[in-house]
Amino acid sequence: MKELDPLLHSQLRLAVMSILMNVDEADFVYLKEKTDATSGNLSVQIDKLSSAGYIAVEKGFVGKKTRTVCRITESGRMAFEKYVEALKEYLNL
Amino acid sequence: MKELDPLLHSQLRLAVMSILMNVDEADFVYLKEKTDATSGNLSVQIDKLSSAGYIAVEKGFVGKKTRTVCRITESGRMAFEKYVEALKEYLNL
DNA sequence: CAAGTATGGTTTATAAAATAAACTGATTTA
DNA sequence: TAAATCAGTTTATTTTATAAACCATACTTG
Repeated sequence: MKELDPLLHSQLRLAVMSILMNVDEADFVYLKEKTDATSGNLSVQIDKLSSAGYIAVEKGFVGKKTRTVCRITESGRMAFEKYVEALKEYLNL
Repeated sequence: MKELDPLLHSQLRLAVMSILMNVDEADFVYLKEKTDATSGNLSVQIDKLSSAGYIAVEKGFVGKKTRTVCRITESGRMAFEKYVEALKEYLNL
């Protein structure tokens, strides 16, 4: 049986990746709202995805407020596709 | 975003359930071989699925050897289907 | 037949994750 | 200007998963 990439096999990280697969870019606040996660949890999981090179994180400003924007990377996109393929085997899709 | 049943969202438990969805019954040795898990890990995860009522476990003998047979329950089957539906949302299937 | 090996597990300990709680620093707002 | 809010981060706690050690019975072989 295929391995399920443990970095993606986590509810919150998968949700974040799923959103980023469809949206070009998304900021922290949007991701938090969509996933209904706590800030702390989201912050940690974004870090992990970023460290793995699955997403690119840009910290900037909008006016005077900080804004953390995330985008999926090519490597992240590939990992996601691969994960989906592996999962299909488990779900019989 | 839908919740992913944490009992199913675990690589090994999902693998076990996936097998049991297609096979009427399977014993410990078969599950271990198919999933390539260690005995300890498999034993623990089978217990959890059993405690949750997702599978029924029967411990018996074949000749003089012990044999642990697992079957999926109706409730387990439903939980699995529900999990698949929720996941589809994440994977855009 | 005693000693070692295999089988079919369970129990306990350790490592890794997820989550929650507490905190920071800047910014509004009353 | 004190209090509340926003956008996060850091640290601590809890939960999970995994691995290691163990147990009982059966079988094998010198």
